[in-house]
Amino acid sequence: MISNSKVAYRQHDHFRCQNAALQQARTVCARDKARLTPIRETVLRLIWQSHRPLGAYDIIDQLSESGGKRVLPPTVYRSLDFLLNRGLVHRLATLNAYIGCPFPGSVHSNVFMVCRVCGSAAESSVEAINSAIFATADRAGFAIESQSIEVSGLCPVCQDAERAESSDGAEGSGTQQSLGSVQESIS
Amino acid sequence: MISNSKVAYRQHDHFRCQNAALQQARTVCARDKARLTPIRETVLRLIWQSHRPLGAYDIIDQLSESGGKRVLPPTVYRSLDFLLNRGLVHRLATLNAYIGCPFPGSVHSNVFMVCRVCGSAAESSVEAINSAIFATADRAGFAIESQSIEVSGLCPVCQDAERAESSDGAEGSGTQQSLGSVQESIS
DNA sequence: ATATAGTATGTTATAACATAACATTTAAAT
DNA sequence: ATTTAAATGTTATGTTATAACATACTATAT
Repeated sequence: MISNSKVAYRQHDHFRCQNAALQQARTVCARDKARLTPIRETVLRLIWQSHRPLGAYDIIDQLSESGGKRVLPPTVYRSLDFLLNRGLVHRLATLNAYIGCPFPGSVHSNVFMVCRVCGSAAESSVEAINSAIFATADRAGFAIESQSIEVSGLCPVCQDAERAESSDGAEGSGTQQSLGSVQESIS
Repeated sequence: MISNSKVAYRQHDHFRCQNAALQQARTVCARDKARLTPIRETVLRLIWQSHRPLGAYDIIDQLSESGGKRVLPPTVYRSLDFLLNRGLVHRLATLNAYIGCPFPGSVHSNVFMVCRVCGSAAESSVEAINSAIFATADRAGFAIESQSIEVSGLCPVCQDAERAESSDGAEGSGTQQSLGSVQESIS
């Protein structure tokens, strides 16, 4: 089992996460003789800077601000394709959003736990899920090439907030916010 | 384990599937005191008639042809919401497409096996996957409300076709086609 | 150093998917 | 029959993603 949920739901040193991810990306690209160009690196950094999955048009906006001139969709989608192909980011199909992969080497089924309230997305790579899915596919004669496993619900932080609200007489402020999109992996 | 893969990849009496699904929908709606209006029923039937997941705009086009006058997006999206809320259809996030649910009563994790070549989508509802995913969420303290489990790859029919092609000297014709989106459930 | 081939980026346009907001019609409940 | 709620119609627009072609950059071989 590999998971970032321990870190995902707690305050942590996010600069360390970002730097570790960038370093890992450089290693992967060097190994593949692929070029981590300035645009690609900036896109990856923006994704890692965010505490939750980032939409392509959010990336376009941020990249446009940082660079001075307007960046257009194909530029960002190309960078995303590059990063996706190397396993450096994931696309969350249920959100149409992108998130950094904390353990790009992993080959297991990656489960994303997406909080309906705060938008955080924690990732776990779990062998038991992996084998259950492959067994299911085998029985059907289906050959798996890629997977998308996303669950939606409430993260621990937002569960606490919800409990606090319902014991209060007060209405929900809607301001609770947990962290998502973390940069460290835990075995 | 419930699955439609036995039927999904074989020629079968699709009219029986469609009729069974419509009958089941009527039962569910009667139970919920919900109205299966003509539009909603037609949308459900169109989805079931298709051998693969259907996009919302495909439904709009087909509904427009069948009814004579042009149907607009909100009409179809409303019907889809209605059917989704009652578990009569699923949305496949990785395809932005909709498919009939062959076993709307099931509460397990539903895995969709989407063929990259022919577009078929077989569904399995598997307890082992369900428990592995809930155990993972528990460890993270995450409360699951809904799930999206989709794997992409090659269905048995397209695997056979691919093998046949590579043993031929011939180029692939690209004409193989399996069935998808089936209407019977198997325990 | 220079040609060239391949890769990356810029640019224009549009395709594909989805919803907000408000008007009208239809069905159900009294 | 009147009221109420649900469903549908209509206009407009928001959001996500890609096709197609032009230009610029990088590395390699000469």
